[in-house]
Amino acid sequence: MAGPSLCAATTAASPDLHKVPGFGESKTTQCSFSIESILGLEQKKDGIPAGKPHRPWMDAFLGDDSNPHLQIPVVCYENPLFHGRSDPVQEEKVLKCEKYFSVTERLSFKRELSWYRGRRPRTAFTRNQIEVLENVFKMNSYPGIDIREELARKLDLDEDRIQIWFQNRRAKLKRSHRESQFLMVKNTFTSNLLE
Amino acid sequence: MAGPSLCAATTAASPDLHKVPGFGESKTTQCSFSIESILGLEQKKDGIPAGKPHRPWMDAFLGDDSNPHLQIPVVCYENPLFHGRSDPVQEEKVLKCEKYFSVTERLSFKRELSWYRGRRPRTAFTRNQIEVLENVFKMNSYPGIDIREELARKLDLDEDRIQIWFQNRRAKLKRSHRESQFLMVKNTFTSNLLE
DNA sequence: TTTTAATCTAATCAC
DNA sequence: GTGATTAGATTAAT
Repeated sequence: MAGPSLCAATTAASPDLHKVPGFGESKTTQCSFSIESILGLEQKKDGIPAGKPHRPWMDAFLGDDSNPHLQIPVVCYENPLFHGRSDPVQEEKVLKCEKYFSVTERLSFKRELSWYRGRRPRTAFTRNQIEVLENVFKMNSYPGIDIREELARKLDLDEDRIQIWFQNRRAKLKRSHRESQFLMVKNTFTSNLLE
Repeated sequence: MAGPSLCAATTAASPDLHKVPGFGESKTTQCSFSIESILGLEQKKDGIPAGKPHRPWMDAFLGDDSNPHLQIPVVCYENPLFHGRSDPVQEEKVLKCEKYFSVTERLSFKRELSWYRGRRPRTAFTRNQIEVLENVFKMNSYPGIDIREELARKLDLDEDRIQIWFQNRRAKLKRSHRESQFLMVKNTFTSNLLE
């Protein structure tokens, strides 16, 4: 069969969503995604216990505004006022999805959220990688794309990991500066008291 | 010769910095970087005219505080108060580097800055890639690492391009919501005036 | 000129 | 403690 292909597995969790509208409809490239994959429902290959599917998308249904990571709107319609080109059929299906889960289910999902949030596994840099990164940081704490790419190549890391490392390293430096300034002020204050 | 290796090219721009202290000194991995590479002085292979070397790191010497991208401190020492482990020899070399350039040179570099700022070349997504990303976004605007990796694989993009795309897409959605809300308020206001 | 990819900070999460 | 993610502001390529 030529033309659009679509993997749609029927599960108890998504009986109404057998299709992702508009998916794989391009003329140039064949692209298929399962609903489970898009919503993060796919079972992990290993390391994840049965009965604990990956459901970070459930964030949308929890209604906890105190935590920025819990007020995530999974489904964001194009606003008809400004972007009035959204398909009503798509919206209807999505709304059905949104309403499908009971309050009890939402609460149980909320408990599961802390269990896994769909993050990239934490990268464990080697001592050598850290050493090189620190030395480069001393010379240039804002490396451009070419330096980052070179580092990535030589340290066998993704360029994005390098980028994030420098962002966090700059934050750390700024924090230590703030802390030392605070200590300086505090020490001056204490010294003045003892005079 | 076994042990630490270091590429240090002698150029007119860096006569005092023939070594990056601490570089390539790891026991486990051989890693060498040239000063030019670290500071972004290396000539691009192609596509960049002669006399226009890639110098995003010159940002540090320009002293324009109005632009956050022009107040970049290339050299950030460890604060001795809290992180008093920095090598004074290293610091001295780095200071020499920082002072090496004349005001005239700084000004000419400032002109070159607008020409190139060391960014990743702008990714031009294909229509098909955008279509798929938009459709996934409708279902889940916060895809976890596995969905992003799957998208990256199927769309032949880096995972971090996907990540950035979703970040920008969420910002766009939020912006459009703000704009439509503003329009709504404005229309209500106008209607009330006409009553 | 407009749109949006890329970069940054700051705060926070989570291992 | 630090790698990862987010919002938000801004820059800059198209």
